[in-house]
Amino acid sequence: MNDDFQDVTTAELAVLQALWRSGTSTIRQLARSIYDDESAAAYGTVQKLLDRLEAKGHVRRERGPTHVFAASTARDELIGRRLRAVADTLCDGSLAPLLTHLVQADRLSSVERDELRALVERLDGERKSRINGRPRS
Amino acid sequence: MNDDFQDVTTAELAVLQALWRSGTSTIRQLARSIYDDESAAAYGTVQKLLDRLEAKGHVRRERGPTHVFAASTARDELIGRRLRAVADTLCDGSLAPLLTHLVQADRLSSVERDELRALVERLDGERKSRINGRPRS
DNA sequence: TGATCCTAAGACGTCTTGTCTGAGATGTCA
DNA sequence: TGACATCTCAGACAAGACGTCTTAGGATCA
Repeated sequence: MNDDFQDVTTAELAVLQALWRSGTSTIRQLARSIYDDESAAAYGTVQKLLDRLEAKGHVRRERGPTHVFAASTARDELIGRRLRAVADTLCDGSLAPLLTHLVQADRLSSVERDELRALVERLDGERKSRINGRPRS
Repeated sequence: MNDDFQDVTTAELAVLQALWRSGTSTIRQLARSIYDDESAAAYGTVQKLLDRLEAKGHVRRERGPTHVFAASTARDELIGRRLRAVADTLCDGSLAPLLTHLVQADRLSSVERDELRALVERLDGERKSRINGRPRS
């Protein structure tokens, strides 16, 4: 498992968020979108951040007259990595404690709790139909 | 809400873990337990880490001829803080996406999923009885 | 042939983190 | 009382991470 995951810093995350929104961007577009500033300074900053993001494997670069960038790590992937990091450092790698913590009273709004219940029921349904109706291939 | 939460670094966490295990410890005991070393160096290191932990509010110090320390932040509290940090930086502060991520297929064992369902049902029961049986004061 | 835009690369200042050291206070005990 | 051990307190320090900015050089185009 290629698990040399390198986390993303605050400034890098800002770039990544912009890419998640836009899908694809040039440095100049990112500089404008993030810093509202196209100066050489802002430009250079964004460029360096993109370099580091690429080195860490979070960004793909399409070379050309002017490079075009896209995120190669989805927000969901990042969430997962961070959750696992919490589990690893604080729960011996098990995810269950995170869940029980999240589900505990008054940490969730009633809306969130409803969503959760729906989610669990849906999962449960899937599992049942997988077991009864369609033996896994 | 006194929400100037300061997170804990790796070395600080080692100290905190030791305190969670022991309940209460002196610097010397911690130096032995963490570094297996009671040299002045190890001693000083542990002391500095405790100072910082105290400044961040994670540790309580009982003064005396020799100070005795205890964790004032529980493991669960720390888990919660970190989860919220993930939610804040990646989910606009909402915890629900973390849940859906955790609950998603093949991240949980079936045992964990059963536990989760039980947990949700229990919560649901509590909520109902709170609403119907005992109007909140 | 300039002007303009791009990339590449590196040089910082600052902050964090982990570690170590020295100075001084306090207690113990022959 | 005086020597000795053991604390605490406070700061110094190196290494690294982070964010920012600058410079150099190459391509493109009117």
